[in-house]
Amino acid sequence: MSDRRAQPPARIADVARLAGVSSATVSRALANPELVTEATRAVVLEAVRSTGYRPNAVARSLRARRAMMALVVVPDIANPFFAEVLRGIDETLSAAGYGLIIGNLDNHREKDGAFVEVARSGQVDGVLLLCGRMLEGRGGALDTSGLPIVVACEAIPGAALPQVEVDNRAAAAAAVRHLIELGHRRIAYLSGPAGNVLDVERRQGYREALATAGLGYDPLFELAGDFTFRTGADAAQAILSMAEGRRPTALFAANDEMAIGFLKTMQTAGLHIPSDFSVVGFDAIDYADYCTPTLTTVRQPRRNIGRAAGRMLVDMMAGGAPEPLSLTLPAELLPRDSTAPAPAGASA
Amino acid sequence: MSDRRAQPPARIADVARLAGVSSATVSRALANPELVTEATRAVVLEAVRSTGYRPNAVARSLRARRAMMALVVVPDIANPFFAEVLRGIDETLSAAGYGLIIGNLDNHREKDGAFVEVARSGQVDGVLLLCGRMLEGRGGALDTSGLPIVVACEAIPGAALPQVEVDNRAAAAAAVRHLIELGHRRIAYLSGPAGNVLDVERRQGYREALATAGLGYDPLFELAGDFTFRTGADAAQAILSMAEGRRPTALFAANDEMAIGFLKTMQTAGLHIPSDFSVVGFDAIDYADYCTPTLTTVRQPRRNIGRAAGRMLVDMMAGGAPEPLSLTLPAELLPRDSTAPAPAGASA
DNA sequence: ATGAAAGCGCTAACAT
DNA sequence: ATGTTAGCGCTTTCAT
Repeated sequence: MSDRRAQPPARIADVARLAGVSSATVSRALANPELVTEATRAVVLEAVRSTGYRPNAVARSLRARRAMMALVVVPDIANPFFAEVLRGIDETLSAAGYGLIIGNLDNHREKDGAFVEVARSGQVDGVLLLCGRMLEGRGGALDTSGLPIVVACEAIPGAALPQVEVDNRAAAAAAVRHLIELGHRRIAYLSGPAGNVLDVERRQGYREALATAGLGYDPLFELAGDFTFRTGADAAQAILSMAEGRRPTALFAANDEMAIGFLKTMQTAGLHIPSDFSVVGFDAIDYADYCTPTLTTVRQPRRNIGRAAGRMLVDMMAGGAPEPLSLTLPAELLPRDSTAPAPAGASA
Repeated sequence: MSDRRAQPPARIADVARLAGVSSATVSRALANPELVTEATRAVVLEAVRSTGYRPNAVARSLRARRAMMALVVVPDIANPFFAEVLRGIDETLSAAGYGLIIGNLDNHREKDGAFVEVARSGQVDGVLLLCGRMLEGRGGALDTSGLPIVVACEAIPGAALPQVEVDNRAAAAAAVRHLIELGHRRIAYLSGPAGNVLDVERRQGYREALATAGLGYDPLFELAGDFTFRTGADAAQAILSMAEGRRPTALFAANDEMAIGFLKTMQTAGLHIPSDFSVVGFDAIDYADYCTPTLTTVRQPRRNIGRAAGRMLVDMMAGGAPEPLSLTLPAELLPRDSTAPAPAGASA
């Protein structure tokens, strides 16, 4: 319990006066200890302690023309998927001495402007975009020249920027192949929101796997979702309303949340998962391992995505090229209890 | 697609020169339009547009001695509970022109230091603490004089700071009373991590409700958890290992995640929820409404907690007293399908 | 209504 | 090894 009343914080000049040195020496003693003698360093540190001096980060940034801060833009902070990616980013960035500003779009495009502003106003030295698109401010899109920018998790098609992601198409194809190998012939796809890059890629993987297996592609089997639990439930209703002999026997959902909504609704309708119907999700959210049955899904190396993207941004903020220039990491199919051989009656 | 090559960003002097006015006039035209003539204002704005000038926020902060930024410290950003609180905070703060730095403790005390540093270095004008304790940096705890600080979600006992929270004790008591009214007499409590303020309060509510109903308090019925799914599962094993006649017939868990882990494990062991055993959680996370059966739980007005805390901080950052000085909001019991009358055989 | 000038707190040349 | 000096880019008196 300090008894000091709100006295104005000490500035570098106060420390200098107390230590009997110049403010430049204080600055050096703190930032480049090897440039001052052991003795003066000790005097300065003592003066720092007794004044409670903390360097003013704003003044430092202005002078040094570096904020030692990065901005990370996430589409929705409530999505726990990003928490783990953020950990990886934070690990790398704080090791390099950078702080982190997390910008939450909250799935609203209108918030773009605020973050473009932060990016352009000199408050950060670099930007990580996890939102699958360029930020559009009032004064146009975020300028990609000048400020280091790295894209991760969701690619931005056409952007000439370093990107870190998984091969969503290949992973989706592997998920669908898993169902095909279990004997399923009528496999549905539950999509993400229209235009979303993850949906585009996962849908491609789905179609590709069907084509490779020589299975016909039925547009009725591509159901529209938006990554939420509710649209998963809706999709189940849609499938239940199909004539029994023409129904799919398995579903690949573009994310876990929809897969779980789907699964619950099918169970409520009296179907048994996986013996009557198989379900595969995408993302391996924690909950996919808690539900009954546990959900077969695809796991991305989230922490490593974050680490790699962070490292690349640090490289760029240091003035170099990112190492590597771009990166695609593998995703892993996690076979669990929501998938099983197709029911016997299901004809090809 | 801009063709301008990385030319240095325009500064206020560039705009002034182009507009044929002084930099002071540019500053005024932008920040206090009523101080300049319509005509000069138009000239200035045109010059701003053609140069692409964006004010440097760092220089502005240094000069104005206000960063127009607040720091929000959350214990764990992966916990979706905080996402909704953050929305409320963001709403209020951005309406007042403040930006937000989200500091994620990631449940690690070692990260305190970094945020104390941010708070003390002039980068922010105020701090919101959602982590239930004071931050402890290398130079001691975060100084509560000088910098506006508001506590929300998790109270900090003994801190003379404005706080916004729900009455956890009352809500926990209501949850347990609900079980008592359903005829349960042997009710277990599954705790949070030792020392956690939420656990302390919810445990008190549990004991209080038992005492009020004249039910004996059995220390064996207070199980140790840590808010994770796994300890929920462990608690189920512990209860299953008790002699059948002495087992509790219901459990109140200090959060939903544990309640769900508990519930799943009980089901796996062949018990039917709620006819064999009733479960109540706390927090009303999304998933509590997706699981089978849906979980009876307690909902906090998360968004409003955030809004209120944000408003109080804005008041303080504007130099005034927070309005109100402190606030306790009501939490609401959500009876769903995981609670039912006690099994017939259960004696008092 | 506008301009000139000072200075926010710090660091990096340059000098010694 | 240390001090002196000149800004970083902006806002805000104080003049006019």
